[in-house]
Amino acid sequence: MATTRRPGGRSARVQAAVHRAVTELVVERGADQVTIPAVAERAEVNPTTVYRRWGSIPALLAEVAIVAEGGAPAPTGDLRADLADFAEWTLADLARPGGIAFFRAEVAADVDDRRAGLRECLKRTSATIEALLDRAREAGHEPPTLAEVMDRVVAPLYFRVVFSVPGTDAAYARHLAHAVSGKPESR
Amino acid sequence: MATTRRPGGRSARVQAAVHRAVTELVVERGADQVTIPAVAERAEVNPTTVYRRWGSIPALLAEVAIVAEGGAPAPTGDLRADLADFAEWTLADLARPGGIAFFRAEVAADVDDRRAGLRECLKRTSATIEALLDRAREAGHEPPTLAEVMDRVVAPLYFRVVFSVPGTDAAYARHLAHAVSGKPESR
DNA sequence: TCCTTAAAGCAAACATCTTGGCTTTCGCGA
DNA sequence: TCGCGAAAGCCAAGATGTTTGCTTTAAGGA
Repeated sequence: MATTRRPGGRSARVQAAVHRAVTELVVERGADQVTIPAVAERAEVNPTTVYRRWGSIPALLAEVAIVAEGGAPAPTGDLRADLADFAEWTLADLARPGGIAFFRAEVAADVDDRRAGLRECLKRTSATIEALLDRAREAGHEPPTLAEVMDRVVAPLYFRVVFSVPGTDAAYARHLAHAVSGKPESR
Repeated sequence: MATTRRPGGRSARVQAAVHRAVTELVVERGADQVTIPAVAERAEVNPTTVYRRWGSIPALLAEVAIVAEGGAPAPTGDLRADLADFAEWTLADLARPGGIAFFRAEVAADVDDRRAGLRECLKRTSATIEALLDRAREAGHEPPTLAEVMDRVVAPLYFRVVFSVPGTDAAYARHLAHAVSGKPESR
């Protein structure tokens, strides 16, 4: 989305201000309380500008969510450790202020708009996992499949965060990862 | 919510009409396009009535979602078969017209309102699974834990439906169930 | 430096949702 | 059957979000 036809000074400033405003408002009030007029006011930008550039709240949130996402930890080749780190990072990403709020907003959005945010999110996660598994293969391990990691690590974490299941912490995230990376572990 | 102080004819009629209208609109347009005025018009009821009785769209959707939910299949005691049936039913429930839409609406709702819908949903699912596991125990099996079923069957199904992961069908649901009920199965 | 024009700003019309005061209906117990 | 009162209906005011036509600003190339 940085590919605008005139990315220079003013547009960039407006975009930055709007992104910051969205993040702040999502954190403060939750994604469903964020309106375009509110964002515009916080960013000291004209509402019309936001309407014309982004069109809708879901589109705006999707863009901000993608930009805001931090990088996953680099895989070392130690499958067990890498998966555990990945799981912990995924949970941290969801649990960070506004993290799950962005997810909620994308989940709630209309079907057409949805694809942009959710598809992108899934693609990124898949790529991260694949990189991790490739790295493990290079190191001579026999890793689980992408689907297994999705089903047994990522999905439970999302599910538990969305439903606010108690006891969903870093240790549990690692536990899920360990269960899929070979020898299970009691807890 | 059926515990109103005057559940007789008119109130009941209004409630039924509103429920029907909500369901229809969710299916037709998606949950995020459903507004109280639209529901009221469809139900041929005064908007003020809906505002006063339900207050907000999330509250209304939560009530409708709970009422609309069909009953899970009765457990037979055959753990493997019961879990597979349960998984397939869960997926069917999510995939039914408007099924995931209700979930989306609840996920998106504000934190306070959310508890009502999501907590209830989780509680019901837990109870269903527990019943199934108890039945299996009676029959002499040694079933997995509630958390295991949640993490490895329910969570992946929700995740996959929300993200529209291809290949998420009844067979896959059963595959997930089988993987957790003892001997895994290739696919 | 100057010119072109993409993008931001402004203001007013517009649509829509929400709320409040009041009246009317009608379920339900006496 | 009658009367009370909970709940539904009506309408108008108010608030909020959205769109539109136009003007102004300032990147970026000539």
